[in-house]
Amino acid sequence: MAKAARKYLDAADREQQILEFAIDFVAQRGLRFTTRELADALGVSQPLLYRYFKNRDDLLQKIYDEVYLKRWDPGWNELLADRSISIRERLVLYLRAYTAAILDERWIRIFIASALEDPQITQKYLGLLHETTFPLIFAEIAAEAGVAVPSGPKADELVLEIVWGFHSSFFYMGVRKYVYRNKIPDDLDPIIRARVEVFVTGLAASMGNLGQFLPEVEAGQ
Amino acid sequence: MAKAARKYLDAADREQQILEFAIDFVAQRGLRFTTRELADALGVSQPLLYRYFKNRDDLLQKIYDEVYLKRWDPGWNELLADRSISIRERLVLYLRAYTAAILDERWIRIFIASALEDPQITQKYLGLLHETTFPLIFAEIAAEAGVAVPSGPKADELVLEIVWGFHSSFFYMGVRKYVYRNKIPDDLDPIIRARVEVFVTGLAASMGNLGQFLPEVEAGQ
DNA sequence: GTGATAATTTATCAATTGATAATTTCCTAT
DNA sequence: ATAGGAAATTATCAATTGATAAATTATCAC
Repeated sequence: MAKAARKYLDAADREQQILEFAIDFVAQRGLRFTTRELADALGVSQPLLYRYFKNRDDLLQKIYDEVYLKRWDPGWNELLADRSISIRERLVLYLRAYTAAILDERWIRIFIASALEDPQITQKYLGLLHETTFPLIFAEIAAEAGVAVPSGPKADELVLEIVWGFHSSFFYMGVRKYVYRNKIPDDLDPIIRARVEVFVTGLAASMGNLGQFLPEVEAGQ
Repeated sequence: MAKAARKYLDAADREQQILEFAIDFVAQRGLRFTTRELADALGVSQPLLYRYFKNRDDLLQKIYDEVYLKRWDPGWNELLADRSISIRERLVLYLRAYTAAILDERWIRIFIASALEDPQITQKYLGLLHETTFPLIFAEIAAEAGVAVPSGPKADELVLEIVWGFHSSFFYMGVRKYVYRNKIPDDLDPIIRARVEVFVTGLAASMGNLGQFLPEVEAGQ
């Protein structure tokens, strides 16, 4: 209560307040905002921003750091690798956690807007998925199906693309909701379950035949 | 040749030239461009833009019209409905045409950027997919598998979500390539074939079981 | 309470920006 | 070749914008 009534906040509190507010603000407005608009909306003077942030770009950088950090739970990969549970169950559990983390207006809109502006910002996050999580998902489905993972560079590529297609469909729900402003179902559980079912069933059944889609030279590997 | 040497273009030609150039320019730069930057890049004076476009927003509107119109081929839905071909083949043919049309830097980046700015701009295009193409894809897979399409509002929703997940994975390749600037395979054909195989196989095999993911009240329908 | 200090605002600048008006340059019909 | 009109540029404006400096106000230790 004491703090809420204060007009002059501690520097640390004010900085945090501005940052939090700016995240929401930028999520809604995009990168096309002026420092005055931001300050007005927050109810402080425009030069005050420059006490806490070197300049406009510095504020944006801090926004990205705040939004992207702390969103990735390293435990997810362990969960996906835990063979005491069926792969369908693991995927459902993982995707529940994943969608809960990223299906957030600020996360989705700032992710897309910043990637449009400068793809490097989102590179690190995407690398995590691409290098670790995707191969893991594919390998675990293959293991449970008792099928060998196709090997070779073109096969690796194809495998990654298949998982990309599956995995991105969940991020894309966020795009539909917070970028396109489409209505999406409130309860994601049936969708997660159904998509996992279709994907795992389809992949397990057709994994042995994927070789036919590869170029001749590698098809036999 | 004659026209290329002219300094003063016919009004219609100049307007078209500015518009084409602006599409590339905006695709790369996003909506945060100034009329001077655009004019300088094109090599004309900044006020010239105002001879052909009422104002900055008018130019943007014309860009959207030019980019979105003429991209949707009504023949695609007919193709998807043509039962003289297997549904796998139809999907492959459709997705080849679809990806060829939309996996274009200008289309993808302007689509995303404009949706972030104002979702209404992309609404009409998305409605076409959602209302017509998606139900059609699901129905045709069900027909070939000899399974009844689940019915009821929640089932309809689930069906749409399943197809959304599949279909959007192709648009999303464009996002990866032109927004995230990730490398994606040059040859999409194996990916299209593999994803179609996984999806159709998985959906045909599990369609009868989708009811289990619906809420109790409707599960029996 | 009072003064020192930190937090905030007001005042202000130079550069940028969308837009308009005045002027100049090019093209074409005759 | 030239006059008239269309096309384009130069000049300019008022508003906006990121950023800084000076002045003011709140808070806290004593």
